[in-house]
Amino acid sequence: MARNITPRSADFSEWYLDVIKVAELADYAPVRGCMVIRPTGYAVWEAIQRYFDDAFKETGHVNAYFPLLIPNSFLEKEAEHVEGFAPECAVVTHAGGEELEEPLVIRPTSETVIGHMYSKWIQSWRDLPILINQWANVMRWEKRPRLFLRTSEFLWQEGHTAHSTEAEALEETLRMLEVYRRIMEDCLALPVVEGEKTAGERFPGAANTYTCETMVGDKKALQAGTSHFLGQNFARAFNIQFQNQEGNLEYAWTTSWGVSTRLIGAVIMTHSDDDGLILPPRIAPVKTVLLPIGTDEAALSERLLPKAEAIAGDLKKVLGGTSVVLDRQFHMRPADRFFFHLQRGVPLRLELGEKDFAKGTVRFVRRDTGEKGDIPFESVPKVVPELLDRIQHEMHARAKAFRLANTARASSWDEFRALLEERGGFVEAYFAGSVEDEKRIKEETGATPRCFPLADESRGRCFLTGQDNARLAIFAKAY
RNA sequence: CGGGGCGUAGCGCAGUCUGGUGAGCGCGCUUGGUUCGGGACCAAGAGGUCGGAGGUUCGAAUCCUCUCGCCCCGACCA
Repeated sequence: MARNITPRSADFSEWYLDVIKVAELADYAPVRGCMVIRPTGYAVWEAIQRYFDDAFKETGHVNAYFPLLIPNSFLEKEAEHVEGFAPECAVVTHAGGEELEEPLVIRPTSETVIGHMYSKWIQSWRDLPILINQWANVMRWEKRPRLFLRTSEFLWQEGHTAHSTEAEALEETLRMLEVYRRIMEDCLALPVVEGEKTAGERFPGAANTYTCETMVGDKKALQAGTSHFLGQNFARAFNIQFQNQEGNLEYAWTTSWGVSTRLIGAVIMTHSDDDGLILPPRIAPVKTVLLPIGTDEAALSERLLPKAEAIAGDLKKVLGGTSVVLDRQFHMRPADRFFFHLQRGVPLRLELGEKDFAKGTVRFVRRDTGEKGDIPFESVPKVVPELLDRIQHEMHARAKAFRLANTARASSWDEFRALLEERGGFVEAYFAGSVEDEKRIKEETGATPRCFPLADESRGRCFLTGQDNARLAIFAKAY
């Protein structure tokens, strides 16, 4: 058992921060709410980025970069947008030793600048669609920062597209939501619920917001990514018009969608344990570590190390060069070396001691379950990738089982309230309430509607208003 | 931003109420030795302007004022 980590059951928040510290994922920066993403954390982000970036390109998107600073007036062009974001904007008022004529906002999101540029680039229906993504940092001065989940500055990806028809824009919104779901499930092992946000939870300025909601280890909900159908709201605000095939001027239909470094927080909170970080193999910078173990220096240098090098070499061919590490920390005792990699979340550990060498096997130990076994030398390049796949799938399956076990159905207010108080987790209920109802529910239970799951199209009587033909919603306390 | 807690070595803490002779303890770190397949042991060391600024006092980690930061609970949110 780890002695430098608060047990998860004792204090989930402390545990979460301890895991980040011990695994060296991030550290606090000198500026409030800001974090330094350390090399290990950044490597995880790069792995995540790669999957998303490839998928964006496969779906026809291209990357570009828009500026960090946005004229204050841009934000004000969309009424709901400014209302939603103005309170959390950092604003530059001075530059070059002088006060600026117009304050510049550090982007909290880029719909406005991009809208401005799109209005210049789009004239004809032939210019559409525009499918651009950018990888960037944004800044939102949140009241209560928390490493990875909510920092003042964070890294993300924001896709911004413009289309000539409503149907096409809607299709794009849902296509990217599905891309998100697929990568979150397949690569981050995060089982998510795709759903539509309620009016009260919508992105400021959006016509409709879709989300991938996940449940983390303390049964709270976390919005892992969102995809917004912006209708013509931003097109009107920024005058994004095009001439259609009939020669008439029309406003474009736009979308935006994003995932952020919050995903790293979601992975930590979903999969890790009291010993530290557990990473799904597909996003683990180091997928497997090979440890020659021995005290006899001759045995080490003549047999164990050369064999370990050979095995590591074979594995690198299968898994990729940087994801296999040969541990040479011989100044440390074996147990310390085990913990070193354990706490950093390396999915699979391979040990090669004299006993193993004599048998012609390596000993494997799974990070997620602690399961051990022996692999004959010659099968290592075949078995290790299989094991990593199994770990990947079982991590996902466990997280999904956890969510299902902590999801319940409520048909009345009393039941709803009791479930949230006594069990926590997700509570499903038919809901047809207003934004005011959402607020009241939050005040009385702490829970918010997370989404209307797309997969469930059933209708029923609203648990709150009694209205018929209400959609099924998921409620939970959320990060 | 409101309520509560807390800042003393890299980490965790004692000391603060009741100011007073060396600023201590555990873990970690360095060096040497014995150990070595799930967090060893012995010995010798290094490491602090007690979060910061100002004040009271002969004297401040300790008392007062201001300030910064962290954690928890709310409101705001990717």
